[in-house]
Amino acid sequence: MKSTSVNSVSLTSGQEFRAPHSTGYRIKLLSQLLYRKFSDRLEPFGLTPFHWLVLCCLWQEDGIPTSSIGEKLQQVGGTLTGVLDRMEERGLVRRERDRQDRRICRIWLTDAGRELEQVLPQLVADIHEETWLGVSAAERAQFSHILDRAIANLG
Amino acid sequence: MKSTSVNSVSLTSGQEFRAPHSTGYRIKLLSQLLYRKFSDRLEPFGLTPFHWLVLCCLWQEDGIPTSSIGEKLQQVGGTLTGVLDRMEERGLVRRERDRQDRRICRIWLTDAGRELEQVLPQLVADIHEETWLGVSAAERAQFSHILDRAIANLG
DNA sequence: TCATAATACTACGCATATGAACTATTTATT
DNA sequence: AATAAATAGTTCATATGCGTAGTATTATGA
Repeated sequence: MKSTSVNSVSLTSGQEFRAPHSTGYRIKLLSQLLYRKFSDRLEPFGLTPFHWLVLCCLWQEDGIPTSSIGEKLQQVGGTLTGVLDRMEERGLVRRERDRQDRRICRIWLTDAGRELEQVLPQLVADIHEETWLGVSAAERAQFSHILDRAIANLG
Repeated sequence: MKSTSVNSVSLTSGQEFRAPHSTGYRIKLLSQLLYRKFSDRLEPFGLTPFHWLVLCCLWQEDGIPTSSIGEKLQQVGGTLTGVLDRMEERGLVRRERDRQDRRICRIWLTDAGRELEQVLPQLVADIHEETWLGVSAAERAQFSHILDRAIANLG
């Protein structure tokens, strides 16, 4: 019979936490596969996956500060600067300093950015369908619930 | 009652696929939170999350080619070169050309890389525990199963 | 044998991501 | 008002990640 010694190695060397079969690694892997799929589908529009994320925020409410986008997406500040730079160059958004508080940069959709709402949601719905093929609504709800729990545990 | 028109916009503009509340985005988010947690815990050792992944592969089987690591982790080729460069500088691994087929670079653990197996698994087990706190074994199994299905759908 | 294809890896440019340091601006404190 | 603290963004160095192109080596096929 296997020893129940206090030797920590014998207790923690189990393969279940180790890449590439650990749950943690497979979450990273699915995230990466989704990133590749999004990249493929968005590339013809000259867009990146992150552009989709920012556009979602702005379609919901236009003219919000950079920091609000960062909070919604739980992204670290520095990451957004570069993304918004490229989105501005791409003609999707416009930066404007707030009149009352000049520290704040408000992000506004351009016409081009607004018009993408007629196209991208369908494209993303297709990816969603492909991803969850063969997974019942009940299973998706269960998955979503556990996902939230893990995010809450780490956030 | 809501229209069942063939207008694709009315069918796909639902907020359920949109960041930051979509399942897809929350998977990315959990992946990112795990990355941050791993970074924090590994930083004192001068290691990155990717180092852990490569070490897992080499602890299982030492001296495997770069391409085998890429296959195990399902990573694109180019990504590994830089990671292995830094792991070599950090003194964790050693590169050696295969004698029979000089195209192949075999990756070998150094003593330092081997010794980390006495430390890191416990650290990772702690993160695992923290992540899945309050999630039953049955729920974890359910989650893992659906995760595999999604990976299979996209891979 | 000799050209061609396939394979393994590397090099490069670009786009996330992170944390730390920095600037500008506003608010709070005395 | 003068100083200090807080806030919003940007900049920087570093580390993934991706796709494309390039190099070296080996395998294939006429």
